[in-house]
Amino acid sequence: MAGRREYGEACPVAHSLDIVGDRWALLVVRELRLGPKRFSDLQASLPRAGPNVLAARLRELAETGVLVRRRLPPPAATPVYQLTEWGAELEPVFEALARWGMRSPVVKREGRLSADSVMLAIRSFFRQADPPWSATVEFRLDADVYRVRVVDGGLAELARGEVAGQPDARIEGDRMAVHELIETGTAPGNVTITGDRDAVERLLAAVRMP
Amino acid sequence: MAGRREYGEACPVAHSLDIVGDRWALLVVRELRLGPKRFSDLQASLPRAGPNVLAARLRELAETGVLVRRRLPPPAATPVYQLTEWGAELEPVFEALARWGMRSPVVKREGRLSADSVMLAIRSFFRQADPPWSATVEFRLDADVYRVRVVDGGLAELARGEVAGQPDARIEGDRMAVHELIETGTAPGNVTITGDRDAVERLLAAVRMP
DNA sequence: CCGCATCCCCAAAGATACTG
DNA sequence: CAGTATCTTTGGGGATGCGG
Repeated sequence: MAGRREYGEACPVAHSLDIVGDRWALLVVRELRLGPKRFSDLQASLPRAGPNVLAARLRELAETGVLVRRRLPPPAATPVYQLTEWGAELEPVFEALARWGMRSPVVKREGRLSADSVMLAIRSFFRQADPPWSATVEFRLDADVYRVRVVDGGLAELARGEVAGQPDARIEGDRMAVHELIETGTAPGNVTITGDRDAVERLLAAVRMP
Repeated sequence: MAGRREYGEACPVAHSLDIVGDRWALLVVRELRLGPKRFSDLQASLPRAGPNVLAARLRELAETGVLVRRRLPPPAATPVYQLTEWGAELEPVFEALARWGMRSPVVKREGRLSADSVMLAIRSFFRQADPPWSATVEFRLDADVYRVRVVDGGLAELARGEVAGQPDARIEGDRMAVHELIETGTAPGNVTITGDRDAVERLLAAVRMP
């Protein structure tokens, strides 16, 4: 990131790439889109990254103001990494990259997938529906729990953690199975859907991809 | 780009980065956004890239279908590199990266700038205006000539080459000076504006940046 | 000339082990 | 758990050369 390694252009695109163009940088940011994480969470999400590279990216991204390293209040004083407001504004970049990558002639479906990635597909490909509808759905991907809230046809919330109260429906399964459900719209055998199946149908219909 | 160098994820963002995430790759694509170029043109636009890296990126981007290497019809049988339709669909990615980079807390205005980059700022930051208006403006950045056509308040064309016929206005100067004009809205001494100055004013007003 | 291929060198990424 | 230390590997920067 430093000195000769920068592009040295005044172009805003080049400037962005100076900041998030390094290897693993954007994927680190992706893993923080749904909320702060600890170092080991990031390592688990990006197992091919290596702790030194991960630490380097986190330091650089903190220096450039994309994220901050915070300490949770005691007693759980473990450090977490969290996007700054500006870092969170990378959202349109992810949107654009996700849509472009999805249209790739060389469609790549192999490879692993973090739990966050599976859920983020919902954010990237959600389409406002009419007539409007509302629902709250909880996803349980093994140990990772997410809540999705649709209000008036729009995606109001997509975050880590359980639904406060009772969800309209709950979807459970392993990452890859839920991913297949979201991508194809039909549930493989190892996915369990409980509650309002209509809500789930509408949600899946809203996430149709190109 | 090959094998272990890929992220190995099924995430569409990671897949995009496998294709255009390598160093210089997106800047090469940027230099082709306004039309095909020869190898030496690209070298001149990206002087810090080095011919080997440039050749490698071009080969890889051709393999993945982002661009094609074509031969112009004789007698000018020089090979040019041109974005494919899918490659041209990276436009929203550039838009997002440009807007994000422009909001950077560490605003970077130093560094060089290709002629195409200067003009592309118009595309990235153009805002539909009401009331609608129309105009054709020609830019002459040293040897590089561009035409900009606004129709009904929308950016109808931004391309390399002269205006067919007579432009409403013409802007001449060196790259950096025209860049300053576009960024600040006021013309430095070494920029010459001829023709309909109102058209130029409206164009500059439509490119106000965040 | 223009379009690369080759060579050398260094800095960044990968892998693994280890420590506060 | 949260990183650092160390070593190896690899890709990129820079110069130069060569064929069409």
